[in-house]
Amino acid sequence: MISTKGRYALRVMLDLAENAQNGPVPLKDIAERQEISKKYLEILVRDLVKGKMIKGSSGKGGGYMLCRAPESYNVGEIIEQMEGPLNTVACLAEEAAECPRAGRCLTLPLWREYDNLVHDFFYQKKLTDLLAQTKH
Amino acid sequence: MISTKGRYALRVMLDLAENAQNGPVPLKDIAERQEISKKYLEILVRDLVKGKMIKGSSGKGGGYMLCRAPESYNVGEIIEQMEGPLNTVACLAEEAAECPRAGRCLTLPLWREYDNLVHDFFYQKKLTDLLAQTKH
DNA sequence: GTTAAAACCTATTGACATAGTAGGTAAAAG
DNA sequence: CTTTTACCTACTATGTCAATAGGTTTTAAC
Repeated sequence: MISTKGRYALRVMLDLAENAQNGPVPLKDIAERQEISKKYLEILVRDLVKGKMIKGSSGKGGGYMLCRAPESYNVGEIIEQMEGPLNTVACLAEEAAECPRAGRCLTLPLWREYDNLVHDFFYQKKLTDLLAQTKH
Repeated sequence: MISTKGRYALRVMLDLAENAQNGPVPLKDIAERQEISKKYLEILVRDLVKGKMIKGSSGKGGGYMLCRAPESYNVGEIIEQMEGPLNTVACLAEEAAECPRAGRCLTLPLWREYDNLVHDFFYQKKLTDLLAQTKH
């Protein structure tokens, strides 16, 4: 299940993409537009900064900006930045030890197929694909 | 993320399908073959019985059996029986109140598309699709 | 009818994640 | 030098996950 961290962060990224023309976007404005507590957004935004997806500038006239062109972001990398690797099943996690039953497990191929499906879905979606819905 | 409940339950169902020829299958045997604690399996199996996916018979010579033909089960209904509705995103949950931002939310269509993708994937997979892998 | 094998039932627990809140400090522009 | 903004540390309530523990009931076989 995609958590609020990932969902809200995606909305922040979209908000930044939409409001970039006037320079840095203050978090206060994002919080108001998105109707999300500014305090909570601070946490999410910190993770995005750490992951070099956005950058912040302090002081009056400060705020946040995207680091790259909007069309270069995909949804998968944003979600993974917030929630960690997009693992759908514990067996397939990077940290997981190789399961001793892997060779004879009837369900493993299913999980692999599912994992690929989800991964591809989110990595093929660009940030701008979501933006495009408004301007038809 | 698919939890052990769903994953183990699916293995139980496959085990039952594979070992049905000798009458009811005791949980003890399933626990040994699948290398899962019998005590934990009891919980999972109870949910499967409640959902009328399998039935149990007590006493000597007892055990569990599938309620229907193996090919009539799909993976989605098994997982949902164990983990509740296959919701990928809180916004779309049945219990969730209609979001006041639904009309102008740029991310909602994405979540809907994702939710459909996951749902269709699991509901199209039959139990026998997983079994087929062995007997080639 | 007694025994043994099986299902069935209730309760509890430790660990972790989620979704926040609270209360500050540092930087920078005017 | 004041205001606006980002940035930082800590805490907390709630819930879920993945089990474990310790029983009772049913039923076939002897």
